[in-house]
Amino acid sequence: MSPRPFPPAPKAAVKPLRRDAQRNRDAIVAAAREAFAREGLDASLEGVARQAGVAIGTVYRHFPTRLALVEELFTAKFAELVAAVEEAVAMDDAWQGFCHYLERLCELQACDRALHELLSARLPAHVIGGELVGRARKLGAQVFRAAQEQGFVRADATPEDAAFVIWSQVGIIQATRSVAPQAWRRHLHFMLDGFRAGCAHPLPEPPLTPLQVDEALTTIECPEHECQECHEGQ
Amino acid sequence: MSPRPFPPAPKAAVKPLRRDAQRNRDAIVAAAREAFAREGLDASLEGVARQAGVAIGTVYRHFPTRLALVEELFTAKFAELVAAVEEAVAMDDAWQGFCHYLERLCELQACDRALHELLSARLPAHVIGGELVGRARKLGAQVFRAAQEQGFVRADATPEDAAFVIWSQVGIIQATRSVAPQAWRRHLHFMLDGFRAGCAHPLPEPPLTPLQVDEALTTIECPEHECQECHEGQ
DNA sequence: CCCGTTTTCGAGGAGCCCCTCATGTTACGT
DNA sequence: ACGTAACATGAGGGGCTCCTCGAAAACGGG
Repeated sequence: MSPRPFPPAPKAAVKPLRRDAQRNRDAIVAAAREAFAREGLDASLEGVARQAGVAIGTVYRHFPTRLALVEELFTAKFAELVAAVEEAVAMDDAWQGFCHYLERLCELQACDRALHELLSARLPAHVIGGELVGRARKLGAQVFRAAQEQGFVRADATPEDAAFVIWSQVGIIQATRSVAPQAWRRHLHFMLDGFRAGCAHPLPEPPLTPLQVDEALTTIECPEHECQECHEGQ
Repeated sequence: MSPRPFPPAPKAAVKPLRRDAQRNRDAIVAAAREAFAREGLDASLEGVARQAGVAIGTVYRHFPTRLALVEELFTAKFAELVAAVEEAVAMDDAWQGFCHYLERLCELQACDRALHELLSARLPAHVIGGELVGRARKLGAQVFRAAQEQGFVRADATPEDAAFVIWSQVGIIQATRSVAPQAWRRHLHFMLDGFRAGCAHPLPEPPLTPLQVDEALTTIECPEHECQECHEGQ
Protein backbone atom coordinates (compact mmCIF):
# COMPACT_ATOMS: atom_id res chain seq x y z
CA MET A 1 0.00 0.00 0.00
CA SER A 2 1.32 3.42 -0.89
CA PRO A 3 0.93 6.48 1.29
CA ARG A 4 -2.03 8.69 0.71
CA PRO A 5 -1.44 10.90 -2.33
CA PHE A 6 -3.89 13.45 -1.08
CA PRO A 7 -2.96 16.83 0.35
CA PRO A 8 -3.12 17.22 4.10
CA ALA A 9 -6.45 18.85 4.65
CA PRO A 10 -9.12 17.41 2.42
CA LYS A 11 -11.64 17.56 5.20
CA ALA A 12 -10.18 20.34 7.32
CA ALA A 13 -12.44 22.87 8.97
CA VAL A 14 -11.91 20.85 12.14
CA LYS A 15 -10.63 22.98 14.95
CA PRO A 16 -7.15 21.92 15.92
CA LEU A 17 -7.06 20.20 19.26
CA ARG A 18 -4.96 21.46 22.11
CA ARG A 19 -1.84 19.40 22.55
CA ASP A 20 -2.83 17.75 25.80
CA ALA A 21 -6.29 17.14 24.51
CA GLN A 22 -4.92 15.41 21.45
CA ARG A 23 -2.69 13.27 23.60
CA ASN A 24 -5.56 12.18 25.75
CA ARG A 25 -7.76 11.55 22.80
CA ASP A 26 -5.17 9.27 21.32
CA ALA A 27 -4.77 7.41 24.57
CA ILE A 28 -8.50 6.93 24.82
CA VAL A 29 -8.77 5.66 21.29
CA ALA A 30 -5.94 3.22 21.84
CA ALA A 31 -7.40 1.93 25.07
CA ALA A 32 -10.82 1.68 23.53
CA ARG A 33 -9.53 -0.21 20.54
CA GLU A 34 -8.09 -2.82 22.82
CA ALA A 35 -11.07 -3.00 25.11
CA PHE A 36 -13.61 -3.27 22.32
CA ALA A 37 -11.60 -5.88 20.49
CA ARG A 38 -11.46 -7.95 23.64
CA GLU A 39 -14.80 -7.33 25.24
CA GLY A 40 -17.12 -6.35 22.45
CA LEU A 41 -19.42 -3.41 22.07
CA ASP A 42 -20.43 -3.41 25.70
CA ALA A 43 -16.94 -2.76 26.98
CA SER A 44 -16.99 -0.55 30.03
CA LEU A 45 -16.14 3.05 29.30
CA GLU A 46 -14.88 3.46 32.81
CA GLY A 47 -12.48 0.66 32.11
CA VAL A 48 -11.34 2.43 28.98
CA ALA A 49 -10.75 5.61 30.94
CA ARG A 50 -8.79 3.75 33.56
CA GLN A 51 -6.66 2.04 30.94
CA ALA A 52 -6.06 5.32 29.16
CA GLY A 53 -5.06 7.03 32.37
CA VAL A 54 -7.72 9.71 32.21
CA ALA A 55 -10.84 10.45 34.16
CA ILE A 56 -14.18 9.24 32.94
CA GLY A 57 -15.30 12.77 32.22
CA THR A 58 -12.56 13.15 29.68
CA VAL A 59 -13.82 10.22 27.73
CA TYR A 60 -17.24 11.80 27.60
CA ARG A 61 -15.83 15.12 26.54
CA HIS A 62 -14.21 13.58 23.50
CA PHE A 63 -16.96 11.13 22.70
CA PRO A 64 -20.29 12.31 24.01
CA THR A 65 -21.85 8.97 23.28
CA ARG A 66 -20.65 5.42 23.01
CA LEU A 67 -21.70 5.42 19.40
CA ALA A 68 -19.36 8.28 18.64
CA LEU A 69 -16.48 6.29 19.98
CA VAL A 70 -17.48 3.21 18.06
CA GLU A 71 -17.72 5.28 14.93
CA GLU A 72 -14.26 6.66 15.44
CA LEU A 73 -12.85 3.19 15.90
CA PHE A 74 -14.54 1.36 13.12
CA THR A 75 -14.82 3.50 10.06
CA ALA A 76 -11.23 2.55 9.35
CA LYS A 77 -12.06 -1.11 9.66
CA PHE A 78 -15.03 -0.74 7.40
CA ALA A 79 -12.82 0.91 4.86
CA GLU A 80 -10.52 -2.10 5.02
CA LEU A 81 -13.50 -4.27 4.41
CA VAL A 82 -14.53 -2.29 1.36
CA ALA A 83 -11.00 -2.51 0.07
CA ALA A 84 -11.10 -6.28 0.42
CA VAL A 85 -14.32 -6.54 -1.52
CA GLU A 86 -12.96 -4.32 -4.22
CA GLU A 87 -9.98 -6.59 -4.59
CA ALA A 88 -12.39 -9.48 -4.87
CA VAL A 89 -14.40 -7.78 -7.56
CA ALA A 90 -11.28 -7.19 -9.57
CA MET A 91 -10.27 -10.82 -9.64
CA ASP A 92 -10.61 -12.75 -12.86
CA ASP A 93 -11.57 -16.04 -11.35
CA ALA A 94 -14.91 -15.27 -9.76
CA TRP A 95 -14.70 -18.19 -7.39
CA GLN A 96 -11.39 -17.01 -6.08
CA GLY A 97 -12.87 -13.58 -5.71
CA PHE A 98 -15.72 -15.02 -3.71
CA CYS A 99 -13.37 -16.93 -1.46
CA HIS A 100 -11.13 -13.96 -0.99
CA TYR A 101 -14.02 -11.77 -0.05
CA LEU A 102 -15.35 -14.12 2.57
CA GLU A 103 -11.96 -15.03 3.90
CA ARG A 104 -10.94 -11.44 4.38
CA LEU A 105 -14.24 -10.61 5.96
CA CYS A 106 -13.88 -13.39 8.48
CA GLU A 107 -10.29 -12.49 9.15
CA LEU A 108 -11.33 -9.03 10.15
CA GLN A 109 -14.03 -10.40 12.35
CA ALA A 110 -11.71 -12.86 13.98
CA CYS A 111 -9.42 -10.30 15.53
CA ASP A 112 -12.07 -7.98 16.81
CA ARG A 113 -15.02 -8.97 18.81
CA ALA A 114 -16.71 -5.62 18.53
CA LEU A 115 -16.33 -5.68 14.78
CA HIS A 116 -18.09 -8.95 14.44
CA GLU A 117 -20.80 -7.79 16.73
CA LEU A 118 -21.17 -4.79 14.49
CA LEU A 119 -21.23 -6.90 11.36
CA SER A 120 -23.69 -9.30 12.87
CA ALA A 121 -26.44 -7.18 14.15
CA ARG A 122 -25.55 -5.34 17.24
CA LEU A 123 -26.00 -1.76 16.13
CA PRO A 124 -27.76 0.08 13.38
CA ALA A 125 -25.19 -0.35 10.68
CA HIS A 126 -26.20 2.77 8.88
CA VAL A 127 -25.27 4.77 11.93
CA ILE A 128 -21.77 3.37 11.97
CA GLY A 129 -20.58 2.36 8.57
CA GLY A 130 -22.86 4.68 6.71
CA GLU A 131 -22.46 4.22 3.03
CA LEU A 132 -19.37 2.10 3.54
CA VAL A 133 -21.39 -0.85 4.66
CA GLY A 134 -23.89 -0.33 1.91
CA ARG A 135 -21.11 -0.23 -0.59
CA ALA A 136 -19.52 -3.37 0.80
CA ARG A 137 -22.79 -5.20 0.60
CA LYS A 138 -23.46 -4.11 -2.92
CA LEU A 139 -20.03 -5.16 -4.04
CA GLY A 140 -20.31 -8.39 -2.12
CA ALA A 141 -23.50 -9.22 -3.94
CA GLN A 142 -21.73 -8.48 -7.18
CA VAL A 143 -18.93 -10.86 -6.33
CA PHE A 144 -21.43 -13.49 -5.40
CA ARG A 145 -23.38 -13.15 -8.60
CA ALA A 146 -20.28 -13.28 -10.73
CA ALA A 147 -19.28 -16.55 -9.09
CA GLN A 148 -22.76 -17.83 -9.61
CA GLU A 149 -22.94 -16.83 -13.24
CA GLN A 150 -19.66 -18.50 -13.96
CA GLY A 151 -21.19 -21.66 -12.59
CA PHE A 152 -19.16 -21.98 -9.43
CA VAL A 153 -21.89 -21.21 -6.93
CA ARG A 154 -25.06 -23.26 -6.77
CA ALA A 155 -28.04 -21.75 -8.51
CA ASP A 156 -30.41 -21.89 -5.58
CA ALA A 157 -28.27 -19.65 -3.39
CA THR A 158 -28.58 -15.89 -3.24
CA PRO A 159 -26.24 -13.14 -2.15
CA GLU A 160 -28.21 -12.96 1.06
CA ASP A 161 -26.94 -16.38 1.98
CA ALA A 162 -23.52 -14.86 2.45
CA ALA A 163 -24.88 -13.33 5.60
CA PHE A 164 -24.96 -16.82 7.04
CA VAL A 165 -21.21 -16.86 6.85
CA ILE A 166 -20.89 -13.73 8.90
CA TRP A 167 -23.47 -14.70 11.43
CA SER A 168 -22.15 -18.19 11.86
CA GLN A 169 -18.58 -17.12 12.36
CA VAL A 170 -19.54 -15.16 15.42
CA GLY A 171 -20.12 -18.31 17.38
CA ILE A 172 -17.23 -20.23 15.88
CA ILE A 173 -14.72 -17.54 16.62
CA GLN A 174 -15.94 -17.00 20.12
CA ALA A 175 -15.89 -20.68 20.96
CA THR A 176 -12.58 -21.60 19.45
CA ARG A 177 -10.52 -18.48 19.82
CA SER A 178 -8.72 -19.55 22.93
CA VAL A 179 -8.21 -23.10 21.82
CA ALA A 180 -7.58 -22.99 18.08
CA PRO A 181 -7.59 -19.42 16.80
CA GLN A 182 -7.59 -20.49 13.18
CA ALA A 183 -10.41 -22.99 13.38
CA TRP A 184 -12.81 -20.58 11.73
CA ARG A 185 -10.94 -21.15 8.49
CA ARG A 186 -11.90 -24.78 8.53
CA HIS A 187 -15.50 -23.89 9.11
CA LEU A 188 -15.39 -21.35 6.33
CA HIS A 189 -14.23 -23.96 3.90
CA PHE A 190 -16.97 -26.33 4.88
CA MET A 191 -19.37 -23.55 4.10
CA LEU A 192 -17.67 -22.74 0.84
CA ASP A 193 -18.07 -26.33 -0.21
CA GLY A 194 -21.70 -26.02 0.75
CA PHE A 195 -22.06 -23.09 -1.62
CA ARG A 196 -20.52 -24.86 -4.55
CA ALA A 197 -22.54 -25.94 -7.47
CA GLY A 198 -22.28 -29.63 -8.13
CA CYS A 199 -23.19 -30.98 -4.75
CA ALA A 200 -26.29 -28.90 -4.27
CA HIS A 201 -29.22 -30.64 -2.67
CA PRO A 202 -32.62 -29.06 -2.22
CA LEU A 203 -32.88 -26.47 0.51
CA PRO A 204 -35.80 -26.59 2.91
CA GLU A 205 -36.30 -22.88 3.36
CA PRO A 206 -36.52 -19.98 0.94
CA PRO A 207 -33.67 -17.51 0.96
CA LEU A 208 -33.90 -14.41 3.03
CA THR A 209 -34.99 -11.38 1.10
CA PRO A 210 -32.65 -8.40 1.04
CA LEU A 211 -35.16 -6.64 3.20
CA GLN A 212 -35.09 -9.37 5.80
CA VAL A 213 -31.33 -9.25 5.93
CA ASP A 214 -31.58 -5.55 6.32
CA GLU A 215 -33.96 -5.87 9.19
CA ALA A 216 -31.87 -8.53 10.83
CA LEU A 217 -28.87 -6.28 10.55
CA THR A 218 -30.62 -3.20 11.77
CA THR A 219 -32.56 -4.76 14.54
CA ILE A 220 -30.70 -3.76 17.57
CA GLU A 221 -29.94 -6.86 19.49
CA CYS A 222 -29.43 -5.07 22.75
CA PRO A 223 -29.15 -6.87 26.05
CA GLU A 224 -32.89 -7.43 26.18
CA HIS A 225 -35.54 -5.26 27.62
CA GLU A 226 -35.46 -1.69 26.61
CA CYS A 227 -32.58 -0.45 24.60
CA GLN A 228 -31.77 3.18 24.93
CA GLU A 229 -29.99 3.18 21.61
CA CYS A 230 -33.27 2.50 19.88
CA HIS A 231 -34.32 5.96 20.81
CA GLU A 232 -32.85 8.30 18.29
CA GLY A 233 -32.97 11.45 20.36
CA GLN A 234 -30.07 11.55 22.76
CA MET B 1 -37.65 -59.31 45.72
CA SER B 2 -38.04 -59.48 49.40
CA PRO B 3 -39.76 -56.80 51.38
CA ARG B 4 -37.47 -54.35 53.04
CA PRO B 5 -37.79 -53.59 56.68
CA PHE B 6 -36.96 -50.03 55.89
CA PRO B 7 -39.27 -47.55 54.29
CA PRO B 8 -38.46 -47.62 50.62
CA ALA B 9 -36.58 -44.80 49.05
CA PRO B 10 -36.37 -46.05 45.53
CA LYS B 11 -35.42 -42.80 43.96
CA ALA B 12 -37.13 -40.15 45.97
CA ALA B 13 -35.64 -39.64 49.40
CA VAL B 14 -36.39 -35.99 48.86
CA LYS B 15 -38.19 -34.34 51.69
CA PRO B 16 -41.72 -33.48 50.69
CA LEU B 17 -42.19 -29.78 50.23
CA ARG B 18 -44.80 -27.82 52.04
CA ARG B 19 -47.75 -27.03 49.83
CA ASP B 20 -47.14 -23.31 49.50
CA ALA B 21 -43.46 -23.93 48.99
CA GLN B 22 -44.16 -26.31 46.17
CA ARG B 23 -46.47 -23.82 44.56
CA ASN B 24 -43.87 -21.11 44.70
CA ARG B 25 -41.19 -23.39 43.43
CA ASP B 26 -43.30 -24.25 40.43
CA ALA B 27 -44.02 -20.63 39.74
CA ILE B 28 -40.34 -19.82 39.91
CA VAL B 29 -39.42 -22.62 37.58
CA ALA B 30 -42.04 -21.56 35.09
CA ALA B 31 -40.97 -17.94 35.18
CA ALA B 32 -37.35 -18.93 34.93
CA ARG B 33 -37.99 -21.17 31.96
CA GLU B 34 -39.49 -18.28 30.10
CA ALA B 35 -36.89 -15.77 31.13
CA PHE B 36 -33.96 -18.01 30.30
CA ALA B 37 -35.40 -18.99 26.96
CA ARG B 38 -35.83 -15.36 26.08
CA GLU B 39 -32.83 -13.72 27.66
CA GLY B 40 -30.24 -16.42 27.97
CA LEU B 41 -28.19 -17.57 30.88
CA ASP B 42 -27.74 -14.10 32.25
CA ALA B 43 -31.40 -13.49 32.81
CA SER B 44 -32.02 -11.46 35.92
CA LEU B 45 -33.11 -13.51 38.89
CA GLU B 46 -34.91 -10.53 40.30
CA GLY B 47 -36.90 -10.42 37.11
CA VAL B 48 -37.74 -14.08 37.53
CA ALA B 49 -38.90 -13.45 41.08
CA ARG B 50 -41.05 -10.56 39.95
CA GLN B 51 -42.58 -12.61 37.18
CA ALA B 52 -43.24 -15.49 39.55
CA GLY B 53 -44.85 -13.22 42.07
CA VAL B 54 -42.47 -14.02 44.90
CA ALA B 55 -39.74 -12.13 46.65
CA ILE B 56 -36.17 -12.50 45.63
CA GLY B 57 -35.29 -14.27 48.82
CA THR B 58 -37.65 -17.07 47.94
CA VAL B 59 -35.84 -17.73 44.72
CA TYR B 60 -32.60 -18.04 46.62
CA ARG B 61 -34.13 -20.36 49.15
CA HIS B 62 -35.14 -22.80 46.43
CA PHE B 63 -32.09 -22.38 44.29
CA PRO B 64 -29.12 -21.22 46.30
CA THR B 65 -27.17 -20.57 43.16
CA ARG B 66 -27.96 -19.70 39.60
CA LEU B 67 -26.39 -22.94 38.52
CA ALA B 68 -28.85 -24.91 40.60
CA LEU B 69 -31.70 -23.26 38.79
CA VAL B 70 -30.14 -23.85 35.42
CA GLU B 71 -29.63 -27.47 36.31
CA GLU B 72 -33.26 -27.86 37.27
CA LEU B 73 -34.37 -26.34 34.01
CA PHE B 74 -32.12 -28.11 31.60
CA THR B 75 -31.64 -31.69 32.59
CA ALA B 76 -34.96 -32.38 30.93
CA LYS B 77 -33.84 -30.70 27.74
CA PHE B 78 -30.63 -32.63 27.74
CA ALA B 79 -32.60 -35.80 28.07
CA GLU B 80 -34.59 -34.81 24.99
CA LEU B 81 -31.34 -34.31 23.20
CA VAL B 82 -30.10 -37.73 24.13
CA ALA B 83 -33.37 -39.21 22.96
CA ALA B 84 -32.95 -37.51 19.60
CA VAL B 85 -29.48 -38.92 19.16
CA GLU B 86 -30.64 -42.35 20.09
CA GLU B 87 -33.28 -42.17 17.41
CA ALA B 88 -30.59 -41.15 15.00
CA VAL B 89 -28.40 -44.06 15.93
CA ALA B 90 -31.24 -46.44 15.31
CA MET B 91 -31.86 -45.29 11.76
CA ASP B 92 -30.86 -47.53 8.92
CA ASP B 93 -29.81 -44.85 6.53
CA ALA B 94 -26.84 -43.36 8.26
CA TRP B 95 -27.08 -40.11 6.36
CA GLN B 96 -30.64 -39.63 7.42
CA GLY B 97 -29.58 -40.39 10.95
CA PHE B 98 -26.92 -37.74 10.71
CA CYS B 99 -29.38 -35.19 9.38
CA HIS B 100 -31.95 -36.05 11.98
CA TYR B 101 -29.45 -35.68 14.76
CA LEU B 102 -28.29 -32.26 13.66
CA GLU B 103 -31.73 -31.03 12.80
CA ARG B 104 -33.16 -32.01 16.15
CA LEU B 105 -30.22 -30.49 17.94
CA CYS B 106 -30.67 -27.21 16.17
CA GLU B 107 -34.37 -27.25 16.73
CA LEU B 108 -33.86 -27.49 20.45
CA GLN B 109 -31.36 -24.67 20.30
CA ALA B 110 -33.65 -22.52 18.26
CA CYS B 111 -36.37 -22.28 20.86
CA ASP B 112 -34.19 -21.61 23.80
CA ARG B 113 -31.49 -19.09 23.99
CA ALA B 114 -30.12 -20.37 27.26
CA LEU B 115 -29.91 -23.86 25.87
CA HIS B 116 -27.82 -22.83 22.96
CA GLU B 117 -25.60 -20.83 25.22
CA LEU B 118 -25.20 -23.95 27.29
CA LEU B 119 -24.47 -26.11 24.28
CA SER B 120 -22.04 -23.59 22.91
CA ALA B 121 -19.71 -22.88 25.70
CA ARG B 122 -21.23 -20.73 28.32
CA LEU B 123 -20.98 -22.98 31.32
CA PRO B 124 -19.02 -26.01 32.34
CA ALA B 125 -21.13 -28.63 30.65
CA HIS B 126 -20.18 -31.34 33.07
CA VAL B 127 -21.71 -29.32 35.83
CA ILE B 128 -25.02 -29.15 34.07
CA GLY B 129 -25.62 -32.03 31.79
CA GLY B 130 -23.40 -34.39 33.66
CA GLU B 131 -23.18 -37.70 31.91
CA LEU B 132 -26.09 -36.78 29.66
CA VAL B 133 -23.97 -34.50 27.58
CA GLY B 134 -21.15 -36.97 27.51
CA ARG B 135 -23.55 -39.63 26.32
CA ALA B 136 -25.00 -37.37 23.65
CA ARG B 137 -21.57 -36.56 22.34
CA LYS B 138 -20.50 -40.16 22.26
CA LEU B 139 -23.62 -41.17 20.39
CA GLY B 140 -23.30 -38.19 18.10
CA ALA B 141 -19.82 -39.26 17.16
CA GLN B 142 -21.16 -42.72 16.46
CA VAL B 143 -23.81 -41.35 14.14
CA PHE B 144 -21.21 -39.29 12.38
CA ARG B 145 -18.84 -42.16 11.88
CA ALA B 146 -21.58 -44.39 10.56
CA ALA B 147 -22.49 -41.81 7.95
CA GLN B 148 -18.85 -41.47 7.08
CA GLU B 149 -18.23 -45.19 6.78
CA GLN B 150 -21.19 -45.56 4.49
CA GLY B 151 -19.58 -42.97 2.28
CA PHE B 152 -22.01 -40.15 2.79
CA VAL B 153 -19.77 -37.84 4.75
CA ARG B 154 -16.47 -36.63 3.38
CA ALA B 155 -13.43 -38.50 4.59
CA ASP B 156 -11.50 -35.49 5.83
CA ALA B 157 -14.15 -34.49 8.36
CA THR B 158 -14.24 -35.69 11.93
CA PRO B 159 -17.00 -35.90 14.54
CA GLU B 160 -15.52 -32.81 16.10
CA ASP B 161 -16.57 -30.84 13.05
CA ALA B 162 -20.14 -31.30 14.13
CA ALA B 163 -19.41 -28.79 16.85
CA PHE B 164 -19.20 -26.19 14.10
CA VAL B 165 -22.87 -26.71 13.46
CA ILE B 166 -23.79 -25.99 17.04
CA TRP B 167 -21.52 -23.02 17.38
CA SER B 168 -22.53 -21.51 14.10
CA GLN B 169 -26.23 -21.78 14.75
CA VAL B 170 -25.92 -19.55 17.76
CA GLY B 171 -25.31 -16.54 15.58
CA ILE B 172 -27.75 -17.54 12.88
CA ILE B 173 -30.60 -18.08 15.26
CA GLN B 174 -29.96 -14.90 17.16
CA ALA B 175 -29.76 -12.80 14.05
CA THR B 176 -32.73 -14.21 12.19
CA ARG B 177 -35.14 -15.21 14.90
CA SER B 178 -37.24 -12.11 14.74
CA VAL B 179 -37.23 -11.90 10.98
CA ALA B 180 -37.30 -15.47 9.70
CA PRO B 181 -37.46 -17.94 12.55
CA GLN B 182 -36.82 -20.92 10.31
CA ALA B 183 -33.84 -19.53 8.48
CA TRP B 184 -31.48 -21.69 10.48
CA ARG B 185 -32.79 -24.69 8.54
CA ARG B 186 -31.47 -23.24 5.34
CA HIS B 187 -28.11 -22.65 6.90
CA LEU B 188 -28.07 -26.16 8.28
CA HIS B 189 -28.61 -27.58 4.83
CA PHE B 190 -25.81 -25.53 3.37
CA MET B 191 -23.60 -27.04 6.05
CA LEU B 192 -24.89 -30.52 5.42
CA ASP B 193 -23.98 -30.14 1.78
CA GLY B 194 -20.58 -29.00 2.93
CA PHE B 195 -20.18 -32.22 4.87
CA ARG B 196 -21.10 -34.45 1.98
CA ALA B 197 -18.56 -36.56 0.28
CA GLY B 198 -18.38 -35.86 -3.41
CA CYS B 199 -17.79 -32.17 -3.39
CA ALA B 200 -15.03 -32.15 -0.82
CA HIS B 201 -12.21 -29.74 -1.45
CA PRO B 202 -9.09 -29.55 0.66
CA LEU B 203 -9.50 -27.93 4.06
CA PRO B 204 -6.97 -25.37 5.20
CA GLU B 205 -6.90 -26.25 8.87
CA PRO B 206 -6.63 -29.52 10.74
CA PRO B 207 -9.69 -30.68 12.62
CA LEU B 208 -10.06 -29.88 16.26
CA THR B 209 -9.02 -32.65 18.56
CA PRO B 210 -11.61 -34.03 20.96
CA LEU B 211 -9.63 -32.42 23.70
CA GLN B 212 -9.80 -29.03 22.05
CA VAL B 213 -13.53 -29.32 21.67
CA ASP B 214 -13.71 -30.29 25.27
CA GLU B 215 -11.73 -27.27 26.31
CA ALA B 216 -13.79 -25.00 24.13
CA LEU B 217 -16.92 -26.40 25.70
CA THR B 218 -15.65 -26.25 29.23
CA THR B 219 -14.01 -22.91 29.05
CA ILE B 220 -16.32 -20.69 30.90
CA GLU B 221 -17.10 -17.84 28.62
CA CYS B 222 -17.24 -15.43 31.46
CA PRO B 223 -18.61 -11.97 30.83
CA GLU B 224 -15.34 -10.60 29.59
CA HIS B 225 -12.39 -9.44 31.60
CA GLU B 226 -10.22 -12.51 31.61
CA CYS B 227 -9.46 -13.62 28.10
CA GLN B 228 -6.67 -11.62 26.62
CA GLU B 229 -5.31 -14.50 24.55
CA CYS B 230 -7.18 -13.25 21.59
CA HIS B 231 -4.87 -10.56 20.48
CA GLU B 232 -2.72 -11.05 17.48
CA GLY B 233 -1.39 -8.58 14.94
CA GLN B 234 -3.55 -5.61 14.32
C1' DC C 1 -56.55 -24.74 68.06
C1' DC C 2 -51.81 -24.21 69.10
C1' DC C 3 -47.08 -24.02 68.50
C1' DG C 4 -42.72 -25.45 66.43
C1' DT C 5 -40.97 -25.66 62.01
C1' DT C 6 -40.72 -24.22 57.49
C1' DT C 7 -41.10 -20.68 54.43
C1' DT C 8 -41.48 -16.00 52.90
C1' DC C 9 -40.51 -11.29 52.81
C1' DG C 10 -37.96 -7.25 51.48
C1' DA C 11 -34.77 -3.81 53.10
C1' DG C 12 -30.02 -3.13 52.56
C1' DG C 13 -24.91 -3.67 51.77
C1' DA C 14 -21.84 -4.28 47.94
C1' DG C 15 -20.46 -4.02 43.20
C1' DC C 16 -20.53 -2.35 38.67
C1' DC C 17 -21.77 0.83 35.31
C1' DC C 18 -23.73 5.14 33.03
C1' DC C 19 -23.54 10.00 32.57
C1' DT C 20 -23.43 15.01 34.48
C1' DC C 21 -21.52 19.14 36.15
C1' DA C 22 -19.31 22.38 39.28
C1' DT C 23 -14.80 23.13 40.18
C1' DG C 24 -10.03 23.32 39.36
C1' DT C 25 -6.24 23.11 35.89
C1' DT C 26 -3.64 23.83 31.58
C1' DA C 27 -2.17 25.39 27.15
C1' DC C 28 -1.53 29.01 24.10
C1' DG C 29 -2.11 33.58 21.76
C1' DT C 30 -0.83 38.05 22.50
C1' DA D 1 3.63 37.12 31.72
C1' DC D 2 -1.05 36.95 31.77
C1' DG D 3 -5.86 36.21 30.78
C1' DT D 4 -9.06 33.26 28.91
C1' DA D 5 -10.99 29.69 26.49
C1' DA D 6 -10.38 24.95 26.29
C1' DC D 7 -9.79 21.13 28.94
C1' DA D 8 -9.60 17.61 32.93
C1' DT D 9 -11.27 15.97 37.09
C1' DG D 10 -13.89 12.88 40.06
C1' DA D 11 -17.55 12.94 43.39
C1' DG D 12 -22.22 11.99 43.06
C1' DG D 13 -27.00 10.77 41.55
C1' DG D 14 -29.45 7.20 39.18
C1' DG D 15 -29.82 2.27 37.57
C1' DC D 16 -29.45 -2.31 37.64
C1' DT D 17 -28.21 -6.68 39.75
C1' DC D 18 -26.43 -10.02 43.16
C1' DC D 19 -26.92 -12.09 47.51
C1' DT D 20 -27.75 -12.08 52.82
C1' DC D 21 -30.29 -12.16 56.89
C1' DG D 22 -33.37 -11.18 60.78
C1' DA D 23 -38.08 -10.62 61.56
C1' DA D 24 -42.73 -11.89 60.28
C1' DA D 25 -46.03 -15.10 58.39
C1' DA D 26 -47.93 -19.45 56.96
C1' DC D 27 -48.45 -24.34 57.32
C1' DG D 28 -49.92 -28.56 59.29
C1' DG D 29 -49.27 -32.41 62.77
C1' DG D 30 -50.69 -33.47 67.32
